[in-house]
Amino acid sequence: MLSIMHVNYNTLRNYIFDLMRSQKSEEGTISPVLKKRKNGDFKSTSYNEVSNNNIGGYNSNFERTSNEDLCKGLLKEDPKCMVSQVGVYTDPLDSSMVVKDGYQWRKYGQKVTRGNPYPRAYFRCSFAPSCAVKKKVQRSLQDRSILVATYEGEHNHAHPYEKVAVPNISRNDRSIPCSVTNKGSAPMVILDLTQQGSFQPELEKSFSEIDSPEFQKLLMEQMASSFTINQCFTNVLANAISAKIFHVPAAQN
DNA sequence: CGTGTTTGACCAGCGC
DNA sequence: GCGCTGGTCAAACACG
Repeated sequence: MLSIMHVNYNTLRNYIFDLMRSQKSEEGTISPVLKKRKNGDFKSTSYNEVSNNNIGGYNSNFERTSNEDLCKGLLKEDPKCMVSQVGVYTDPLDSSMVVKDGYQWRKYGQKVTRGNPYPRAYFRCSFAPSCAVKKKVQRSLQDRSILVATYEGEHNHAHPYEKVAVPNISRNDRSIPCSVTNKGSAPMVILDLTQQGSFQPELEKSFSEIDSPEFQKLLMEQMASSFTINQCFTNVLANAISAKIFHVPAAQN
């Protein structure tokens, strides 16, 4: 399960970076994605395709903002300083403000902000001052099980776990276990770290065996069993199938 | 002793 | 100018 989560994390990270690069390349113009949204065609956007993949039966409590709000949010982004938001499901009882993204962070402050009873923690990349990336972490007001991490800037060094050998997964793979919401100033990706455990560096060694057929087989069995064990997932799947059936013309039944 | 965290103080920006 | 707020600093502290 840790392997799956790690693979998904890397895939998702690359996906987000690609997304942000493509938005930057638009040079201030509204991207085709947003143009589509302007036309109200939410279902055809790549954001929505990802957002349909809710995590382990979880559904985000965030409401999708209007198209106009989304455009404002994206346009507010500082072109010189890439800002991204990531929501991570954690144990609501866990008071630690740790979002395990693989990088090493040094906490330099904590504040209680207006409108949110949960404190906001400020982190700097441990490679500072050579790496000026900052991170703000605050528990979501809407769903206290979500930690919202706001990243400012881009790391100018390699990811600490980038050397880990993982299978290649197409970036168009729609099985990314995440959801994307548009609440706030920028689209936010929500990952679930509660059900699959969290990434532990000490387990890094085991990833080197991930390409072996034995491991792949075990992985498939684990995935299959986790799907059948997860009652919420089977319920959602059943609902989706039945909904599909009801929309199919009678001739095909 | 080195490193990381905590937390009150301080500063800058903003609205009135 | 004043007060509020978010962000940062830095001394004190904890921990291995």
